Amino acid sequence: MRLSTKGRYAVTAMLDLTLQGGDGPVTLAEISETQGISLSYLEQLFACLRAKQLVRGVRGPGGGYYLGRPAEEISIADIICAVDEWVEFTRCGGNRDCRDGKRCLTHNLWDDLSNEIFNFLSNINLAQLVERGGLKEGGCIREKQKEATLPGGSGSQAA
Amino acid sequence: MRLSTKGRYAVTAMLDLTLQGGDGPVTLAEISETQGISLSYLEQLFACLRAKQLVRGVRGPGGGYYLGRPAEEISIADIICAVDEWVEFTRCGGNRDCRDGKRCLTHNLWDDLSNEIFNFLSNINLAQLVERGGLKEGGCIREKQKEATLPGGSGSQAA
DNA sequence: TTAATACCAAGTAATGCACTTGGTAATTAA
DNA sequence: TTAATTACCAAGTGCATTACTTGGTATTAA
Repeated sequence: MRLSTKGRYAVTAMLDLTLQGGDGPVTLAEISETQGISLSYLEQLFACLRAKQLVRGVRGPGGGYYLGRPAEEISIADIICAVDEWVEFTRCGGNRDCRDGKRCLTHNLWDDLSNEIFNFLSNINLAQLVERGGLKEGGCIREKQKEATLPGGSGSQAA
Repeated sequence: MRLSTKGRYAVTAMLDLTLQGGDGPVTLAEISETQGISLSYLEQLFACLRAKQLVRGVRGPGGGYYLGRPAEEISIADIICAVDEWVEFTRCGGNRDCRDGKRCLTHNLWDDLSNEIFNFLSNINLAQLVERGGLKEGGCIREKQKEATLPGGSGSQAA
């Protein structure tokens, strides 16, 4: 299982979609503005999500995206797997003869860790995620904040 | 906590060092050949490991590397943190006002997952890793396999 | 003195991420 | 019918990181 910022963007966008999706479809333009993710990048992410039927797109004015199925039935692992695709932690691509016929030294370790992470993320769905932080009353959602504070974005956010 | 191939290289190399380190120091050249990792890249990784005192280098002919402390006292998390350095899973670099004064939507999720992974990797040390797979009798170790099968390496291991 | 090793710094090719640009297709509202 | 709005699509760009290369210097055993 791979964990990158890409997967995190996708989860954030899906969470936004869950929160706003009560009345009608949500446009990518809205998600882009609220979450500070570029529109075209969202399009790419949603192309992956759509391929896995995690979202459903509606074209034309008044269109946008719906969740592909109830929020209770979409796990975080589903989302991450859709955009990041499953990448083994092992170097050998999953086959057993990675190092000259022998399993590579740390194969089992990464296997176990991968399962650990997958289980953790499989047991959390979008509905639970909404519950957990009391996000709904948070002003975080759909406040049309201006992007003035995100010039180029990124920047150095190490520490 | 960041999980990249870099960290996996480091763990693999440290595991090799643990297995071979019984009698005298182990040279990077040996690890390079056995594990199929370039010598100079190993040097860079070991510079990080040395800085965190996870290994101890001995110069000159007959030199090489020792573990910096007993294998029981070196966790996988120690190794990965040494080379990958700790990177928050959250987008905001750890501060609480990531999105206009509010914590970003999925902050808690990544926080929890990060802890989950860290705990998992903290509870496994090199000695346990050696035990677990019966690696010692495996022919995997120090067989002087030729690198003919690893031309450019990498390749596409998605799927 | 030589060879083997660690140690060091700079540069390079490949990759993936986040984004940009410039479209086409479908649908609604005028 | 037309225009606007949205999803949908493909190619390319800048950047950071990865994994590696090159070309050294420092230390020490033989």
